[in-house]
Amino acid sequence: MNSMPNDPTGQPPPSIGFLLHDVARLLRKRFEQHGRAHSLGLTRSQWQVLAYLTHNEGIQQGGLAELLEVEPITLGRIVDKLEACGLVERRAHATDRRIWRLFLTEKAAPKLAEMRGIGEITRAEAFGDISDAEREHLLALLGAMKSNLTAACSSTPRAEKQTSHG
Amino acid sequence: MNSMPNDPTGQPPPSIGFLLHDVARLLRKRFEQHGRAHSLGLTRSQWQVLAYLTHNEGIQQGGLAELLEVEPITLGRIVDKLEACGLVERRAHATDRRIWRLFLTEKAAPKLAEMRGIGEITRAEAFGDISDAEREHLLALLGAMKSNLTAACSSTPRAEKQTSHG
DNA sequence: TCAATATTATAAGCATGCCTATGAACAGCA
DNA sequence: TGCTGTTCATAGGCATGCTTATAATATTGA
Repeated sequence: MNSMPNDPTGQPPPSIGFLLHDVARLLRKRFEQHGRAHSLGLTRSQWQVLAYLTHNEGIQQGGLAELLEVEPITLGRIVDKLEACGLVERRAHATDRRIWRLFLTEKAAPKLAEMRGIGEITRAEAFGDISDAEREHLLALLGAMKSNLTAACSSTPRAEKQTSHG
Repeated sequence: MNSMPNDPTGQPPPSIGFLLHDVARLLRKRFEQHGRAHSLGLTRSQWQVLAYLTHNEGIQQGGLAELLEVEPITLGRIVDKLEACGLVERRAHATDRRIWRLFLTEKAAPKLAEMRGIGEITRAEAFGDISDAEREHLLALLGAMKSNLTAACSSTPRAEKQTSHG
């Protein structure tokens, strides 16, 4: 159990955390390789923001950050760039001057279409010959993990040490 | 198919890429929350480098970067910090003066033990009541995807546009 | 009305990760 | 020996993501 047949390096099997992280990073890397080849000029995260905005136009930044489950400042800086590219527009709220409401511009639609295409290519590369049923299974498992983690992240971490057996 | 029962926001189902990325990010965030609670002072990536080093002491930076599948400069900067913390030592190669060989110091062992404990706690939170069989299945699927992506990333991306149906 | 508190967005600082470029050292060949 | 190309590590610059702190605005309460 300490050496993996698909791992010629003699490494022990990676934990799920390392493996997930690696797969996510490689997916992003590959998506952005395709993006450069298409002269897309947008990153995976910028795409995600645009994609969520298509279904939530007029949302305020804090609300979108909550949907995306990132910190507001993280989203704010992505919106800065998308606004500079002319793909997103910040409009003042009618009565609350703290709030910026977010809207897609006309230029966003073709970019979104192109990104969807690149996303499909990248997913196809990542899945290879993994069956549809397994893809669905994977989605379900990841969805459950995301729920678990979202709940965990908003609870206080256990401070007592207990490294003996977990 | 356009609204998910587990998603009260009315979002369409997220693609595997977004979902994977979210789960990885939340895992990292939760791991580092635990790390802070334990005054660990190390990040997930620093842990990964230490963990790989336990099985590969004396490896050179480029080789370790290849194992980790990150760019050499990315690893180099992490090693800078680990060396500053006194957890890793760079030693000159016997004959090739370009090369730094990497070794763990004595201080690394207790840190590694602590990180393994935190990793177990974090994994337990992420998995929740997902069964052992499903965890194994997930590992296998992710392993296959990682192989696919590693191969894809080193091949030239398709430059022709084809966003009509993928 | 005015002070104290909330909320919203942003700033500062750090870590990881990439791509591209550079500098040092090695290897091969004339 | 000296030239050329390759390899190894690192620098610069950028994007995401976090935590913590701050500024502007709203809201609540005395």
